[in-house]
Amino acid sequence: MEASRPDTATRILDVSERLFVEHGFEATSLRMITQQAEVNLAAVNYHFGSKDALFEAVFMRRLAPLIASCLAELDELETREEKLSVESLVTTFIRPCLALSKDPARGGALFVRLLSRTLVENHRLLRETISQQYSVFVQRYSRAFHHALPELGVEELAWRMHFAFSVMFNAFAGNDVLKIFTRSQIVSARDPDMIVKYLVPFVVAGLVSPVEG
Amino acid sequence: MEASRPDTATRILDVSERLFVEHGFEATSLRMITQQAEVNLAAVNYHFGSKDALFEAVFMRRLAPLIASCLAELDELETREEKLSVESLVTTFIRPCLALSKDPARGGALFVRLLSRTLVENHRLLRETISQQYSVFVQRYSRAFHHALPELGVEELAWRMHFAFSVMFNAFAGNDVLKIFTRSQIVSARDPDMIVKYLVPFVVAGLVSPVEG
DNA sequence: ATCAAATTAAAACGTAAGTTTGAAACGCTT
DNA sequence: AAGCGTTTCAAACTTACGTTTTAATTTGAT
Repeated sequence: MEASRPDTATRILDVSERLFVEHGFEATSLRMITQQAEVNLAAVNYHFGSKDALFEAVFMRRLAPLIASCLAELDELETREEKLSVESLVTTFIRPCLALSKDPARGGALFVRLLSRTLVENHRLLRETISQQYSVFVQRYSRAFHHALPELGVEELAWRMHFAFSVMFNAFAGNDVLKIFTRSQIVSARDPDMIVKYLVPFVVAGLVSPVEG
Repeated sequence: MEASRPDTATRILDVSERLFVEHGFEATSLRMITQQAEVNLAAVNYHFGSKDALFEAVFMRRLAPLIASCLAELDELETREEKLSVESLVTTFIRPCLALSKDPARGGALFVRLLSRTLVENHRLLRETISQQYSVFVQRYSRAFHHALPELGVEELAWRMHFAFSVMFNAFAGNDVLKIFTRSQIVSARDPDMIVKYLVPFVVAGLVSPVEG
């Protein structure tokens, strides 16, 4: 058996990830975190230095592998196929997201939700650190989509990618705008595979739709 | 000239709207609000009762007219046309959002951003109050889209509407996922008309795409 | 002009936040 | 077993928060 409870720093990261998603950064206190992680209050500042640094640690633990997975899928696809289909390109992004969502050991869909929270909260972390480290991500996808959709101008392509990644992110994050206005949660009954079944056709259709005269 | 500075309650609402968007509910203190609004600290509790009630006032001031505009557009369209096109349906939602975004007197695009923040922050307000008052909004659009897209099953339609409103909301809110990874802000150079030019075709294409075998 | 109500103002209250401190406990090498 | 760096712990510190209180001031009708 030996469930072997993780060490202090890891327990803090796990609990923080969940609480930051549930309540947001500001509304999550170190006392909430340390209580649920069953560690001493001072442990956060000892292991991470500050609450801000803790957030960065929580965030980076998931982001780096996710980005790496997407780029690996992209590499693999580009060596395998000569001409890339839009659907296969979309899938290189969706598959790692899906794998993450289904893996409880990596927090499941928590990180995608954290990412969307962090995005709308416009954290300093995103504006400064990440945009520098992972700009290659957008560059790679921009080039790949440009090859798959050569008839689109750069502006049109940028917008369509913007919309496509927007709907994909929010689908995995479970941000259901319509659930605001209705209690029925049909859509949000969250089987990740179900999401993909409907998500991919929608996104691909938007990406490949003919340009207007 | 007579710019006639608004009364205390209105100044509090205006400043709060901006600060809640910029920093979120928790990270916005009453002292920040009252300082920038140039009113006394106690004025918030006097006029609104509490910080929570203030948030609700800020939110409702914009939401109710926006919903009403959408439903009015929908009414007008349904009396004018017999068979509704998907594009015209999408436009009944986009046009009020666009008008709001371009009207500084109503806070411009601030409210859409506030709405998206409130959504991912999963406020009690959205779960309890609004879902009851405005469930008619979803019902009306669901029925209208069902008539425009009768070949879609209820589940497929629910998902497509979910995706469609998701991308529309986030487009107006300026939630650009890709800007996380790159400093170039081409897409987010926010001319609302530009958004619509590319947004409508994308959304319509996703909605009307043929169902898979 | 007067008086009551509505509003503004300054100050304080109690609480909870992030952080720091210094000692105790632990783990490991010698 | 002794020593030492690492980790844990309880407690306190400083600061800022939302809210309340009480008095001063303004407003509007008579």
